[in-house]
Amino acid sequence: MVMENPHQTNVVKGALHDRGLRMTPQRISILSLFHNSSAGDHLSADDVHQRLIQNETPMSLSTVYRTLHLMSQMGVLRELELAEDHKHYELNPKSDESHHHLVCIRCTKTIEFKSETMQKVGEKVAKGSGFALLDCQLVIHALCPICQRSM
Amino acid sequence: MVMENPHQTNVVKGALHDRGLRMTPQRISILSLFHNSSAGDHLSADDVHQRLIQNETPMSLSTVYRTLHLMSQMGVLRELELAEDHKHYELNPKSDESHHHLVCIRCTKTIEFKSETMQKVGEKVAKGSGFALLDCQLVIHALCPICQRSM
DNA sequence: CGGATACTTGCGAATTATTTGCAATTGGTA
DNA sequence: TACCAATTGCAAATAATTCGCAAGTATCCG
Repeated sequence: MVMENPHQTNVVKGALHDRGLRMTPQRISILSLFHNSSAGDHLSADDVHQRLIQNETPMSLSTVYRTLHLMSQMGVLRELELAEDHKHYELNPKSDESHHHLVCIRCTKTIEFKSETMQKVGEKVAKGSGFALLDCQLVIHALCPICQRSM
Repeated sequence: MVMENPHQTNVVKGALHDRGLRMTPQRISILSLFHNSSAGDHLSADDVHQRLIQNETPMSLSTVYRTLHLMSQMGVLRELELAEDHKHYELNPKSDESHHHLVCIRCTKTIEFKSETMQKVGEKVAKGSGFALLDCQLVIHALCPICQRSM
């Protein structure tokens, strides 16, 4: 079932307006999609495109790319670089729900884990250099037990 | 000046042999290049290729890509996903020298910082799932002071 | 409410980084 | 020293992503 989460949509709309940008049906659809996807889903641009088609809200792949990029720049989405050769996106979690990734570089199996200290380190480091924090992620590259055996 | 760092080269050679692979002049050149580059250099495949040409040890770009990939899989190099649209590589630091990156997503300005706890978290998490740790990096995406102003 | 003015979209073509197939070469071992 | 599998170089192929531009549309303004 598709919900639209009007609150979050309005927050984003305000942020768009602050930059002279607009809220559009396409942007709403993409935001809804992320709000309605399950935690732990790491969607590629193509995944998003496919799901939109299934949702009966198709749009061009270019628009998907443009929107994902914009939402990442605004801190609404989080861009993940896992083991595969393309980017993945998820909602940028609030600091107290932030999680991180342990990735097998061989089979790309990915495990999420939480670490409260991480976000604090990120905030402190960013602030220390006058940067405005958008996202903070610990990525651990490793070999999973199965891939260790098959070497 | 180019040094060859025979010790590290031999360590890698042994690791290659364990996998039935070989040490070649090309692989030696790339390793030397990294040993002789300054800390904080984050080299792209193309950067490496260009420097090899200047070093009078040119090789094909494919070989550069293949070698960077192999060395990353072996834990000799570390693959960085910073703000640009291509990967960067550096020597994989020993755990006590490990560092992390604060990146401006707009102008790609990058600041390195150390955090001893990070590596420990990585080791603990990996071990907890039976994974063999290769690399552990905290990436902080943010806006630098200058880019914050120009929005 | 209607028109003007950016901002957006869709499309297809272009670009960029990276990978791959294959023939020729070569490191390391017997 | 000869052999064989690993490696290289080259050029062509892929995959992901971006871009140019004409058409569409959200918002502002009167």
